[in-house]
Amino acid sequence: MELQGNRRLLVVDDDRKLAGLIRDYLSPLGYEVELRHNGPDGLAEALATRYEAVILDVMMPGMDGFAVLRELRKTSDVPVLMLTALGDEADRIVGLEIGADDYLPKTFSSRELLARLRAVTRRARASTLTHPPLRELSAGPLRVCEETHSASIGDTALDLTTLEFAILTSLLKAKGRVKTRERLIEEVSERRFDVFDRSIDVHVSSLRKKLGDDAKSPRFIHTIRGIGYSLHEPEYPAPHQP
Amino acid sequence: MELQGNRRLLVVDDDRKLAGLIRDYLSPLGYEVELRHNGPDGLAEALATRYEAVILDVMMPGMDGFAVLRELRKTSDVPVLMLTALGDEADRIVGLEIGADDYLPKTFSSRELLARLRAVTRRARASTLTHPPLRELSAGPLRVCEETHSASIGDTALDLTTLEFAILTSLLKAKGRVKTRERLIEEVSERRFDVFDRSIDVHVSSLRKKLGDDAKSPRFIHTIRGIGYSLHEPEYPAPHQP
DNA sequence: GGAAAATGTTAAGTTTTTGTAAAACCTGTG
DNA sequence: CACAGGTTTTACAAAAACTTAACATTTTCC
Repeated sequence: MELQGNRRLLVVDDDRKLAGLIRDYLSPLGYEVELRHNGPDGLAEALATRYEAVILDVMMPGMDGFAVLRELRKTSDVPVLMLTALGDEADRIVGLEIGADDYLPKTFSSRELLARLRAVTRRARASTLTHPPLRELSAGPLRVCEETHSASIGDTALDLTTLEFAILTSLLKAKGRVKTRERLIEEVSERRFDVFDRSIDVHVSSLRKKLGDDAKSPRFIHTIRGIGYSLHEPEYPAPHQP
Repeated sequence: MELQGNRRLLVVDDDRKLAGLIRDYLSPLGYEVELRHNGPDGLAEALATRYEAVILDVMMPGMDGFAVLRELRKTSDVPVLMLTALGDEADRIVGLEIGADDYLPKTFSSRELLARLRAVTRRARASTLTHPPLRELSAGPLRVCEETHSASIGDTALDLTTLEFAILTSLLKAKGRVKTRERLIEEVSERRFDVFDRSIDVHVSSLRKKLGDDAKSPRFIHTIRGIGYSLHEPEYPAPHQP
């Protein structure tokens, strides 16, 4: 039950008739199809806009499909379907090698076009969307993920309040650098800092408690007297980068 | 348009077929792919050359991927993609904990490989921008970093108080030049100097003690009688005024 | 050499800063 | 409107750091 808002496709083919035909097939199915009729234009368009897939003719005068694909693959992961002459095994191999996702004989049927298109986009989604590399911050056994708003030590999850989480994240992002109380409080809440403001201390205190961060074992959060706090991996007593 | 000259990758995998496959995927896309087929060779190569990223198999006879990674992370920040058996969550957690940047199931598609590779190198680039290398002051074996508020001699950390740290930093910034007691105290604290103020002497004394700075060996901190103090690298004898 | 001046060192005594528990205060919610 | 979770204030305890004072040591200069 994919609710497909606007599925944008790009067709790059110097054969305007064929390109038009593809558009005619797909438009009624809810695709928004853009056409380009030479390599450079197609490449520029593919780089400029986020498409769900690109259908790319191999044989074009000037910059051919392989050249376009090679350029495109330097920065883009968009699924690419290559249009090749029927049964040209060699083309197919080359195409797959430089990053095509599938190929389509020029004599395709509407059904085949649709099937391959779907296969290609499904695979793309399966690989990158189901496990997008999670952006995790970590220091030793401590891990924090901003996207999921979760934090854990080893494999036990931490139940943090908004501010505790924000403080932890802020310290973690600074990785070893000292954050002044002032910067911390202003980064983490709306309030302005004044010298007698102790609220940061209170949050740090309860954060430490939840981290099991006591003076005995090597700590995560260090107090820099007169300045603020910093966070290190507990292993390293002397934080120095070469 | 990013023109990234030679994108050098290292693949460490005892499975020569898989390693070869990765190279075959990536070479046509402009990557220069180096292969190693066991842990120690891979580690040596990763340390010897600057790669854009390392793809590292977890399961290898002898030195496994985790061991390699642990060693590697002692001195290198190169992005590392771990190859794990499909969906092995445990491996993934361990890997991320010891400093892997992402993981890749062994059943990856070329697209997924490429996508994760890109994500990893992009992040690495971004993080060098947000975490510029720490700047430090030094004199011989003595190093001080204001950003982390840490100081060390050789590789033993020094535990300094706020004022000791400030004095040390101030002297270090004026490396070789004399600082009067007056300037020192006023730079380092809020108090106004008066002639009978001995507090600087006390701080310098305890600072010296922590530096292991005694009259026997060449000292860091030199007393300039009637004027103040200066700091030199211990190798150099104190200069005399002409 | 020896007294005066300057600096080194140590150990209180004081002040500042931080840790933390608990009360007060908000702010949505059932 | 009471409640619950979260945040800030308050208040006091504890720790750490700073200054002072007192005495020791070194340097200077006659």
